[in-house]
Amino acid sequence: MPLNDALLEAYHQLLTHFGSQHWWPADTAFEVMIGAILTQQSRWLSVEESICNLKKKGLLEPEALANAAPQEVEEAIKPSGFYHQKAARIQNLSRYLVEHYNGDLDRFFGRELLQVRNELLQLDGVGPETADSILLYAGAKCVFVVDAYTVRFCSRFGLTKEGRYDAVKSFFEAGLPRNVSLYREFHALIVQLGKQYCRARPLCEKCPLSGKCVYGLEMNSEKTNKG
DNA sequence: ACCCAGGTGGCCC
DNA sequence: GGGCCACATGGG
Repeated sequence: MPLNDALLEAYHQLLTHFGSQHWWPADTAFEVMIGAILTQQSRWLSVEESICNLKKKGLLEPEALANAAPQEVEEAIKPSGFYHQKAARIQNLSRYLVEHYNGDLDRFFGRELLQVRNELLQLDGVGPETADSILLYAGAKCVFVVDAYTVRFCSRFGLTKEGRYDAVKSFFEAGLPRNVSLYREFHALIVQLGKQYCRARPLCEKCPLSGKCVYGLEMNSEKTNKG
C-alpha cells in the first residue's frame, strides 16, 4: 500500500476509534499562544488551571499580560510548572505582539508563513514545536506539528528512518493533503493514542493500530532510531 | 519514592 | 551535530 494511503488510513482508524479531539481548546488565538508555552513539559489539566487563573485576573489579552506584575503572572501559572521561566516568556511574547502588531493577531499571522515562523522562533521559549503549534492552531496555517508523541508514533510504526524534527514534519506534510483541519485532528489523535496506549512496552494489544496495522510492520519492539 | 508531562535554552564535546 | 542538564508543579 502506498505510504500516503497508509497514513490516511491510520488517520481514519484513529478518528473512528477516538472520535474528534476538538483541538485546540481555547477561545482566542492569543489563548492558544499562551497555552502553547504553558503546556511545554506539563499536563494539559494543569495548563487549563493556569489559563483559568489568568482569565480571572483579566490577563488573557496581549496588553493586559504585557503590563501585569511579574509576580502576579507567576502566581497564576504556578500549576503548570516552570512558572518563573514561563511567566517571563509569556510576558515577553505579549510585549512583542503589543509593540510590533498593536496586539492584533490577525495582523501578526497575516503575512508570509516562513516570516511568521521565523519571528516566533526568535522569541524566548518558542522552539520548533511551539512555533508550529501556534501556526497551526492559532494561525490556521497548514503546518504539521511534531511532538514527542509524534516521534514515538513514527518510530513505533517504522515510518521514518530519522527522528529529527524536520524529517518527521516533512514526512507528514509530504504524505497528507494540505488541509488545516486534517493536520489539527491528526496531531491531536496521535497525542491521544500516545497517552492511552503506546507508552507501554511491548505495545499494548488494545492499541487501535496494532495487529491489523496498516503498515504491515512488526510492532513488538520499539525502534531506537532516535525517537 | 520514582517517573512522567502536548519543550526549550544553555553548555559541552 | 549529538548528549546532558535545569527549569517546577502535580498526578499516577
